[in-house]
Formats: sequence, C-alpha cells, structure tokens
Amino acid sequence: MATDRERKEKRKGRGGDAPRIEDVAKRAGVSPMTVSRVINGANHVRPAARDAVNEAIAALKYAPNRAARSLAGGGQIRLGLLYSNPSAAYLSEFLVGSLDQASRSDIQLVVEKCDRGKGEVARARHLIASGVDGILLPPPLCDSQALIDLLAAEKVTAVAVATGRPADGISAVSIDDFAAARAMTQHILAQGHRRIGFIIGNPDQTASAQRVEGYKAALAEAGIAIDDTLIEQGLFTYRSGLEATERLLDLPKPPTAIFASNDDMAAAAVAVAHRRGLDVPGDLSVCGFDDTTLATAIWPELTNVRQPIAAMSRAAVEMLVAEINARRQGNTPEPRRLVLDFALIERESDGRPAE
Amino acid sequence: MATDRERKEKRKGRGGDAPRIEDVAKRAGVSPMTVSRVINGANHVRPAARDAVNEAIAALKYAPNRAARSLAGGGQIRLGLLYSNPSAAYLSEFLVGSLDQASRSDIQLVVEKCDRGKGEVARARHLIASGVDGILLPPPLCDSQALIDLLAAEKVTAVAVATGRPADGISAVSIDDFAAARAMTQHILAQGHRRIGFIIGNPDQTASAQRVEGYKAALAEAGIAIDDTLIEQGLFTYRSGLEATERLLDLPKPPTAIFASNDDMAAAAVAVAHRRGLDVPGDLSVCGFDDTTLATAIWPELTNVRQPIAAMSRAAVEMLVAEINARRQGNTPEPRRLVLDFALIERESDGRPAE
DNA sequence: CCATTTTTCGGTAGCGCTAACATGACTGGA
DNA sequence: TCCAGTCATGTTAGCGCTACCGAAAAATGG
Repeated sequence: MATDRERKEKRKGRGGDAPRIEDVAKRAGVSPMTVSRVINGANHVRPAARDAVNEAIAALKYAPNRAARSLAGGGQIRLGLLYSNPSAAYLSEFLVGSLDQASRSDIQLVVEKCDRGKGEVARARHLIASGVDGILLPPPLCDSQALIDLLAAEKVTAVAVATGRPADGISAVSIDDFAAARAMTQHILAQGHRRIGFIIGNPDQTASAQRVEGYKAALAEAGIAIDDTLIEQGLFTYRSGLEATERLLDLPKPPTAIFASNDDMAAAAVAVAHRRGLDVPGDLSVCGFDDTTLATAIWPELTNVRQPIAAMSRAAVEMLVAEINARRQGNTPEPRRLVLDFALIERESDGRPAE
Repeated sequence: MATDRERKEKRKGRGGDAPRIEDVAKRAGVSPMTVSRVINGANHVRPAARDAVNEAIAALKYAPNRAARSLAGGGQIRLGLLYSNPSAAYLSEFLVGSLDQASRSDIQLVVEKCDRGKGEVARARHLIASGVDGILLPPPLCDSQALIDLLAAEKVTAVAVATGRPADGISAVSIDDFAAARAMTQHILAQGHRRIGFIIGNPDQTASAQRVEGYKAALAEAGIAIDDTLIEQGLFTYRSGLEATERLLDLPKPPTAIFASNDDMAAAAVAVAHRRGLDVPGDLSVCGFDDTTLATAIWPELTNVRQPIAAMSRAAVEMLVAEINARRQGNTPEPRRLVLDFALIERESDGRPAE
C-alpha cells in the first residue's frame, strides 16, 4: 500500500504536486464525496460544510483533474468543427475562440474541412460516424439545409454560428445582422452621404439578406428612395468585391460611399478606388463588416461593424456542451438562440462626401 | 459485480457502445496489456500478436479513450501556443495544422496571444505558470531572444517554427528560406527580367535576411550586379508593402518585376501598380512568398513560394511531444532541426517583361 | 414518544487505461 | 544438463474522480 508521500514522489512532470480532492476533504474535515458535491454545485450539502470545503479549496488552490472527471463522469465530450471556406481571417478568429473554450471545458475538438456544396454531407457523416457528440457549424455551413436535415435525421446536436435565419430545431449564436447593417448605414448617412452603394454577400448565406435589409431599412427611415442600381451582388470574396465596385463606379452617377457586406469585399472596393485614382475616404468612403484582421491589414484601415467572432464560437461551444449534457440526462433541450452585441468601429476609410 | 451487458447498458449517450481495450484484447486473443503495448508502439510484441491486435482494432473501430489514457499515463501533455501578430492567413493555417496534430497525439493546446516586443515574456511566463509542458513558437516570436532566454532559464521545451536562424538549444522546423528565395529569383530571371525589385520582410525575423540573401545569390549567379536602390525594407505588413512599392516605382528606372518577402506585401505591390494604371503582369510582374490564402484571394492570383505552414506546425507539435516524453523519461534530447520542402507555385501575377 | 419521511453524508465500486512488477518461455554458454 | 539472460506476455494496482446506494442525522407527523 502506497503512502501519501510515496505517491507524491511517483507523480511525474510539472504540477505533480497538485492537490487532490482527498487533500481538500481532509482539510475541510469531510469526505471526498462531499467535496465533489460542492464542486458540482449539488444541493443537499449544509452551508457549514459547503463553506468549509470552499475555504479548503481556496487555501489549497485545488482544481479538479479534468481527465479524471470525464473518465468517472460518464463520458468525455467530443465536438466536431466542420468548416468549408470562409475567409482565412474569419476562420482564424473562430478557431481561437472555440479552441479556447474547448480546453476550458475539457472537451475534444475534431476539425474537419470540406468544400461547400460538394461532399459536405459526406464529411458530416464521417464526423458523426467517428463518434462526435455534437457539431459546430460556422458560416457558410450554418445555412446548408442538406446538412441541417442530416443532423436532424441523425439526431446529432449542433449549433449554427452567425446564420441570418436559424433553421428550426437547431441552436444558434449570432449577432443581429439587420440591426448592424442598419446602424452602419445610419452612420454613413449621418456623414452626409446620400448615394450609398451596397455590395451584398454570398446569397448562400442567410446573413447576407439580413444585411441588405438593414441597409434598405436605414435608407427608408431617412426618406431616401432605394436605388437598385446602387445595390450589387457579391460573393464575400475579394474578387467579387472588385467586380461589384467596378460596376458601381462605372455608374453615370456613382455612389459617394460603398458599404460592403464583409471586409474582403470592402478591401477590394478600396483597391478599385485607388486604381481609378480616387482617394479613400476623400473621394469615396468605404465601410466593411466583420472586423477581421484584414480590416487593419490594409490602408486606410477600414471603418466597419465588429462581429465578435471569437466570443461567438466560444459561446457556441458552451451551448453545445450544455445541450449534450442535458441530452445525456434524458432531457430534450429546446434549441436556444443567443444574440451577441455588435459594435461600430470607426477608422479611416470613411468621411464626409466630397464637395 | 457488473456483467458486461450491465455495463454496456449503463453507458450514456452517443458512443456509449464504443469498444474498450478489453474488447480488442478478447477478439485478438491476448491480454489488454498487449493491446496497450501495440497501440503505444512498444517493442517486445511478436509480429503475430501485433497483427492480430491491429486487425481487431480495425474490425472494432477501436479508439483509445483519451481521458483514461491521460489519467493512467501519468500526465497529459499540454502545449502552449504563443502567437503575436502574424498575418491572419498565416495564423489560420498554422492553427489548423497544430490543432489537427494535437488531437491526433491526444494533447491539449492552450492558445495565448500577445503583442510583439511588449509583454511577450510576461505572457510566456503566465503560460508556463499555468503548467504547460512545452511551447510552440510561430513567427515572429520564434526569433525573440528574450523569449528564448526565458524558456532556457525555465527549462521549458519549445519548438521554433519558420525561423531563419534557429537559436542554440531550441528545436526548429523550417524551410530553406535562402534556397526558396533564390529559386523564385531564378524563375523571374528566366522570364527575362533584369531589374527585379525586392521588398525585405520585417528585420525582427531572421527568415527575412535569408530571403534577401537568396535573392542576391541568384542575381550574382546570373552575373547581374546588385542594385541597392531596388531593395526596399518592408515589415511584412500590407501597409509597408504599399510604401516600399511606391518608392520602387518612383525610381528613375523602375523594376519590371517585384519580389516581395510575403504575400501581404505582394498584394500591396499589386494594389500600387493598379493605382498607377500598370497592368499586372503586363507592365509589372509581382511575386510573393508563403502561399497563404491571401495569394488566391486577390486578383491576379499571386505566383509565389509555397511554405507548407500546416505541415510545419504539425511537425512542430510532433517534435515537441517527442521531446517532452523523452524528458519525462529522464533523457535530455538534443535540439532537432527539421527542414521541409518548399514549392514554386506559378499563377497569374508574373510574366515576361514589357517591350 | 415512536414511526416515517426527508435531508445529509460516507463507503464502495468502478470509469478505461497503463506502470511496474511477475511469470513463463525461450536462448545460449559453461 | 543447468542456470543466467533475454524476450513476450499476463497480473496487479492504481490514476482522481463521481454514480450509486445505504446509513446516519434531522425534520415531520400523529
């Protein structure tokens, strides 16, 4: 039988002297079980005992061993993150957020890439077969009906992130794209612009529609008629932004400001303006959306709407874990909707219209 | 005493029917220990037994339970990934690679962001204090002497990725930046260019120096004198690329091609060229370096040197794990150097010089 | 005051895996 | 032939925690 000291010595590596639940129990004068109950927020513990345990935890700086917890607790959670091809900047922020939360909650993240439209269902099936307990769906996959149908059929929990119109039966984390686009448009209007061009995002993504509607709503509220020639279709890609801006600036009466549905297209708008010898924001104001790192990578830095991508993916992981745990306890949790705040970030790419 | 069936029924949630090591052992006709040995690549297992086990693993689609593994195995490995501000495109690829390998090797990744120069040591300290077993250093942090000194003092294992000149005592994964820049310069020369502008990367990063040297070597080999006015200092940022290109194109005899030390600056060069009404590649060839997603996000798509970022970060994680395990067994592994292959990717941004 | 319920707590038995030792089957040299 | 020295495998004993059950203590009722 190993004594405590022997055991301590046997522990390897950094943190080998970490206190265990037993140490806490001893110090608080209760059994390990009671400590466990306190940690897990269970009832049926007298306040006196609870306080003693909490004090011991604080004194020893005890933190439960995650591996042991999930082993004993009846199952580790593995989450699948299925992504296709959002902009690199977007993905990177998304990954940072979900990774962070995953490590906090001691769950595993399995990352799988697929091409949009083609093979996404097969990839998802593969992920499910490999035994993940839930799936994280960043855009544009969050709007794939085929995928959502599959998940519903397989009864796999999932959370859609940044979708404009969440499908039934699936939880979602998003911002209010409509309100955000409306706020940005109001901001541009407030600077005196009256002809504001708009570049729509990829029609595949429901958030795109929300954003145009927000733009239109702001114009309508300001008593400005919607001019369809000022609204161009884009695809969220730089290249599509290039083409849309060319058309906008070729107009007999070109806009004095362009509001693009994401930063990639806004960056493209700046490029085209420069190519034509137009100063930004002197001759043309350009605003973006998302506030990815691209917004500050170019010059002038983009005024845009900040979407808290990392916070959203973090929240999505949290929700997924909560739902999976609820399911394991036999409940059937209702899909939840979480809407985070956006922010207007004013930088250098916008200003008053010329003359 | 619980029978097997009872246990199966007790398991909760998806994957509750996951096979255990015991199932594999039974099917292969050996003991669980032998299976464990096979999984962990130990010797002292007869080929016959090994084959039987492998077959059973495949048949049952067995995957070891990570929580149990790290609980029993005397300590899970936690790696810190400390990054500052490389381009988003770079980071995203880096993350995908390291994440993937981390999940394969059953280790946890803790991601921490810091600003270059300021607070990087404090952040690293924080990471170490939180108990990580090793640290992953992507550029530009891989070249921070302060950081490397700290790691040496704290005796924390680390791997530097994509450094041009690895510090002593630290393992590194990189490509041959010198050879890559030389090859690209040769490629540009082969198209007939004789005045080739070069934009140096951030002097903070040792890879920058390697790349200029490669450029110079290729010119020297082709018998072309180095013209210092054609070499501009940049910082790897888009904005610095903008300024460097302006200066290059303002030259009395401007270059017919520009080779930038990364894609961000190459993208900026394209932007300036367009702003001046120059066609790319008709009037000016532009080549980049890294082959991040930015290279294909803009138009024309960039011809550049492909750096296998994901593979590099994957390899770095692998090396780190190997070193940590070696250390835990009391060995003091020598720092290793791993050099991966680069590739020349020809796209649309380069061609023969005009006239 | 005792019988019954409710609350609070502890003991026991693992979760699935691996370190460490034990065992048995060989090998080869004296 | 026998014993030491391999190698291949099995056995035992946990890793740190929590589910489950049952016992003790407290609350309730008649």
